[in-house]
Amino acid sequence: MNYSSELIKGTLKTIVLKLLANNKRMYGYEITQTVKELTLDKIQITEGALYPTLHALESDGLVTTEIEFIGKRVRKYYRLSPEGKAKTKEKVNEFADFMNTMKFLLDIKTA
Amino acid sequence: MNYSSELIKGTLKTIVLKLLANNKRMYGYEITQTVKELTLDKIQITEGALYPTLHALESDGLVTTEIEFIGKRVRKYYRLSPEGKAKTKEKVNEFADFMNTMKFLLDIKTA
DNA sequence: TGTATTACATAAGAATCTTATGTATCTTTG
DNA sequence: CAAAGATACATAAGATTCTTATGTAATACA
Repeated sequence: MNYSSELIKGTLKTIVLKLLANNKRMYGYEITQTVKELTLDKIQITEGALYPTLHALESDGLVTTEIEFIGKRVRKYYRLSPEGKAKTKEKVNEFADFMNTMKFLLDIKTA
Repeated sequence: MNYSSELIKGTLKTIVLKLLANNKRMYGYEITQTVKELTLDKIQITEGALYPTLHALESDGLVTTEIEFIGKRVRKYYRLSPEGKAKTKEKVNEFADFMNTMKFLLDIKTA
């Protein structure tokens, strides 16, 4: 079972920021694989969604990038900037608050 | 504080279905006001989002409608169909599961 | 050697929302 | 009593964010 895609909408940026906060630096493909593993395939980030998001984070100054070559293959690492770290806390807190509101609205019992 | 709109994306249909499950029948404007009150203004459903959603629920056979006149003013009530009731459970369960996954991913402590 | 995986990227189209606009009735208040 | 605000419906243009498709290229494996 993986979630109907509409649910993930709006959470991608938050997920990426949080992963970067936990891992110092990560590259795009690594992010897709990590999310897939951590969520037991329930959340699968597509490349068409991820790369534009990463580019947006960069142009917003929330991440910095480092390009490295593995053999002849390019790899682009992303790392949180200080503003990115602040933004991550903000986003995670906002999502936590949102979850409490939704839990109440939908009358969901905590597992 | 109200949530950045991207968060609410994808949850509107679930919220509406659950409200209808709790209230037998409701009309559009009532739904916007109820959500506003229940969430202390944190979630404000706009009419431009709600009405198309309600029409979609109707054309999907998840709700039935009843039109009533309050004086000369029209009011359109929405009520869950049997399929709508089933769909509501499905959607709420999916969201609950999604919240658990996100709580884990974002390392959020339950309040 | 060809298929799968790793790794980047962009673009067209779909879905879902915001903002703006429109119509009309009813209620409250200066 | 007139104007403003609230109630109640609806649609449309535009924005955002995703999916799906496509492209390039190197590496690994069978």
